Amino acid sequence: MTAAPGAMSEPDATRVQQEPAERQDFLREIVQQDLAEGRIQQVVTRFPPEPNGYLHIGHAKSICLNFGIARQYGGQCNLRMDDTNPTKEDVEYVDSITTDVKWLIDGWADHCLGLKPVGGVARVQQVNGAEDFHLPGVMPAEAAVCPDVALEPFYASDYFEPLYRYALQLIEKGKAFVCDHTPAEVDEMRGAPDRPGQESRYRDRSVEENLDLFQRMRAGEFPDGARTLRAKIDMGAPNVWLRDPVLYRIRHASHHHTGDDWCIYPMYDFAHGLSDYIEGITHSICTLEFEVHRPLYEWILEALDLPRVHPRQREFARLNVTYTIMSKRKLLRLVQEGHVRGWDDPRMPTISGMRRRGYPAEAVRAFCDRIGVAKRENMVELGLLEHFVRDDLNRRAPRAMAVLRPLRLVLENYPEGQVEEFETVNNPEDAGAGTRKVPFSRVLYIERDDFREVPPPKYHRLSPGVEVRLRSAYLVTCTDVVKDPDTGEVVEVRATYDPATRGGDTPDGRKVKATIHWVSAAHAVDAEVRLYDTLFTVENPDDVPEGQDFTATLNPASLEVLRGCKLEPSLAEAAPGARYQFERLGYFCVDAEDSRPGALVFNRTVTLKDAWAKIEKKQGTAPRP
RNA sequence: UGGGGCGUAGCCAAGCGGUAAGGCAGCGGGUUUUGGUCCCGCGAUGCGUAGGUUCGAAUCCUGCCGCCCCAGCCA
Repeated sequence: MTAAPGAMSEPDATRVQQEPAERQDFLREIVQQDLAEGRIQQVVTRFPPEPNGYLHIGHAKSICLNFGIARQYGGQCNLRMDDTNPTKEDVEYVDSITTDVKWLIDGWADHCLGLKPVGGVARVQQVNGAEDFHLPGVMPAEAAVCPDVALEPFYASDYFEPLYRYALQLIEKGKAFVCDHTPAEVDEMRGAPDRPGQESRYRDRSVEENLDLFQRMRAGEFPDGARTLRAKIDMGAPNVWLRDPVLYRIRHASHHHTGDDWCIYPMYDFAHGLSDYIEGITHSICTLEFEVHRPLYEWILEALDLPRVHPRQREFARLNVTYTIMSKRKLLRLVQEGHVRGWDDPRMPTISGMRRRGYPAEAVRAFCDRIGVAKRENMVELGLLEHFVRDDLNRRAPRAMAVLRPLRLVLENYPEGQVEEFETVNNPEDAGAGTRKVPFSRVLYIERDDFREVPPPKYHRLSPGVEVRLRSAYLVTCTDVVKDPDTGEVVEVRATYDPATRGGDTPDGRKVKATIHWVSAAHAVDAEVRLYDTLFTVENPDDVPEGQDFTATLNPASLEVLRGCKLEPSLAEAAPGARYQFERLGYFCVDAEDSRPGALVFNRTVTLKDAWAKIEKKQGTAPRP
């Protein structure tokens, strides 16, 4: 059928429709539905790490999810320290967590997504004769338009008093009791998944006695472990988390945030849901292993008869990445046992490690967005993360020439003492990046990999008799090699240049198969360059033979330090953290910790894709180790 | 063998009863003063499996198989 010219105009409106920045997933569906049905007016999420370690790429997924949903639906996301266990936590961790979260979402959120608790501490209110607590005016639209507010995390430990009062209410309702059984006894009496537990003989204490005992627990009258506060639910429940779970334990320990104010501390299940409630969280998103806790989460909120909208807990599958581990405990071991130089070692999957290595926050976010959110167990290939790092850096990183493993190249027909400057483009992907000048002279350094005395098949680079282009400079032809008389190693390559090819153009239109990078020996600046490989040699370091642990698969060659690398002179004043593409090699950034003026250290962020390496591997012609 | 989840390509992941999106990886080709980038092309007659319902099933039902999580006074 023939379409009339004017009849095609109606799709225009749909054509301009923008695809949403975030892709759809089952959690966003739930949020949308709650919004649509009016169950909530504004979405409030939270990212609740325990400050007992550094954040890693798995947390990044959760941060992107929680902050991403808040951003997408015009809501709020709170960074909350889930700090209810004083013996494991430290301010070092709250500081690093805060820094890392800010770094990850910086420039993404055009406002202060719920990082600041505007109202301060929780406030009390009378509702139906009982006390209720919430954070007044947490976020606020004002904060959203005020980019200057200090970004401060929330703390579950700021709610210890309200939490304590809720516990009292639970006791008054006859839904919690003080139990004197020892940890071993409680263990014994819990039963097993397929066998019901046994009720505590303290289960039927009077409300008065429970109140008295619990208050005395708080007053510090009992030693650690002597008593606990337990929920009175059902020792026969098939879900073991419903078998009268412990709500409070005694710990005479200083807390990083509350000091010595408390000697009883709430357990996760009690503190978490109520902290969510206090903050007005609408969607409490966590990982799959908490799915079995959900009935308890809901039981607590319902048992207390809380008047405001209850938060909803929903679960998603945690991220796993090949060649790495995600457990904080194991990462801690890597640090403590000295397998890495610290939490921010560029080989670590931590956010601080990735930052130091040069991964842009935008790339990490793009990765988190791409992997999606679902409930099935997954193991994402490291290559995907690297893809987004390259994709981002390719567009943004200025190019530079750097020779990592220098080999002298002497141009026999180039006048001794002569220096030329060539103008070269800073970033072919970004016309606005401008150009710079690179000095050229008779003695240069080229990459050892770019010369082979006997070239294998398909080798396009320099070898005797072959002509290649020196990027932005001249075409040169190899005439000879100089070898170390003892070892036979090639220590210098001799060549001639064609003066007619100035700038790299060929007036006669002839082609060369390779363009290689170079640095003028007399002008080069020296640097240390650190090359990184995966920390582990196997895709799943957790999946290791019986009797061994994950350290068995540590990669002994995960770090290679190169000294005496030769960089083009423009790099002399590279700023800490600055990222470059060293042409034909990869992306590198100035190490922000170890670089000093006059002593540059670069980290290799990621290599460029290397088609030649692939060919060579297939051919089996790769050189020495 | 109790309870809770999950099975779509090598790795992620859409799909929500109307005839298998997309990305990464891989392979082939083109452009190229980075063996980079960019561009073009190629992959499931099939959705763990066996039945059933239906005009029609990855989507609904049933059985089976497989994998993950839960018995901390950790989170």
